[in-house]
Amino acid sequence: MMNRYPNQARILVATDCIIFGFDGEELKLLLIKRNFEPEEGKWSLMGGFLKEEEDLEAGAKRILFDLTGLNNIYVEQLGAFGKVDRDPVERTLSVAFFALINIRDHDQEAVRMHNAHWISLKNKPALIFDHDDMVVLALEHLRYNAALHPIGFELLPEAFTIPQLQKLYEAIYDMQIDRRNFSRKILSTGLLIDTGAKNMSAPTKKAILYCLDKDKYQKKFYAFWYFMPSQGK
Amino acid sequence: MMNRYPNQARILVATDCIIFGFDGEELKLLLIKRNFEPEEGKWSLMGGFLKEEEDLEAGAKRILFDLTGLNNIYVEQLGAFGKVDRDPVERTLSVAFFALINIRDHDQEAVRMHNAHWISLKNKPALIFDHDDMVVLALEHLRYNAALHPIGFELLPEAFTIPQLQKLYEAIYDMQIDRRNFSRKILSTGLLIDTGAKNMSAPTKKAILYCLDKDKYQKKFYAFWYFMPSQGK
DNA sequence: ATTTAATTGTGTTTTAACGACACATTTTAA
DNA sequence: TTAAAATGTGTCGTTAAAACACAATTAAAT
Repeated sequence: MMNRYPNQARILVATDCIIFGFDGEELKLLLIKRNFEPEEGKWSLMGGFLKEEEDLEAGAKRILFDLTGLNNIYVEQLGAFGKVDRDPVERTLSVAFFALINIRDHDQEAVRMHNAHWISLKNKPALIFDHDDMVVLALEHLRYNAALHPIGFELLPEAFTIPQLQKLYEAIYDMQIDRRNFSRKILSTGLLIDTGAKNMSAPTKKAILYCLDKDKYQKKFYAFWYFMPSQGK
Repeated sequence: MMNRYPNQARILVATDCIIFGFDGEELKLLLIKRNFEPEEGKWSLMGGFLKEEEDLEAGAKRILFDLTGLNNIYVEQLGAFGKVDRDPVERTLSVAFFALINIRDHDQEAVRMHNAHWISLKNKPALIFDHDDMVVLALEHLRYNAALHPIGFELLPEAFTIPQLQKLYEAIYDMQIDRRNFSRKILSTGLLIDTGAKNMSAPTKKAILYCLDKDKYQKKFYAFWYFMPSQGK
């Protein structure tokens, strides 16, 4: 290549993905039990090196597709982790990406091939390198954003009930929310469309299935929401 | 170095800094009129390459110190910009950092040496590479965060009046805020300490000078604020 | 000395949202 | 038929927000 910048350091760049899922009760993480070096036998996030001619976000999506078989995942960049010694083998700058998927959607075979497992956040093992820091940051990001934007829907199936949505928010914030106030607040946004169907798999009264109004969703994405109880200033 | 990862691409890593300042009336950016290659003569953000043995954040602070002579600047990482062709000379991944400084604090000589200038956001020229995207993201970040956290204070002197703070918020959000409601809202947070002094440089009624209660500031940093009018859902 | 204009500090009122709680409805299983 | 569990809708008191009025301070103009 011509015209290079002389005398500057060139370093490895990787991406690591913090993948959240929701099974109806608990918030889960997709983690890898490493059967390869370095740090074989330990738990880590799914990651990989960025290729020579690959855009950063494309790299993250390649890694996500590789693991889950999914193409249209909700992905956001979390940020770069750049401590000199974060990888003991060789200096590697890692850009962390945050992904939300409906836990029933992914390719179970691909997940098995990578020796990956869905682990409840509450049982999360220690991870290699600075991956624990990445998870902490990702959870903060999820809580912060889910309070203001409707990103939580990414973790649910296409059609969902209000009680399901409430359970998701209760899992994200690890708190109890009043059923009736939550319902009123959510419906007042006008972002939910009544599909007419009901959740027939429930043992008692069947809740109404809603889907998200994608148009309004787009328009309101940058409008502030206030889902969470104020918790007192 | 031992145990390297074989056959992986190593690329240049840079940091670019989006530096905001406030002169009492307008929100400004510290930009460089480049008198060096590449893109000599054009405008850009202040940036530089990350060194071999330098942590990412340390690199950003080195560059900020180099330009402003300041050590204790408010800095946050914005994120990585990693398009393959974002730098036409050679592939460079850049991590953007967001900085807020009191516009009267910096070392004017150092700024002159780098051929840097404070430019009002409304008169911002086109910048090189993807620096315009970085500025757009930084402004979003500022607006998003200033609505919830007291980061705006970083742009003001130690002691400031409520009308000055209001002008800052009006500049950040490019909107009018009701003077009386703003004052009540700010004071009700309990984060402002009356210094006893007044702003004697004002032509008419001298406003009370406040300073920030650093202890409460730290404790409340993660509590949500609602400074901005709701703008209607 | 008095008035005027500009700016700042404090108070009031109306409206809307929130949180806490009551009650009725739906569905399966006892 | 009744009981138990979950869902849908409504009410009420409290709090916070937005809109607006008025008084106080200061320097310059008269």
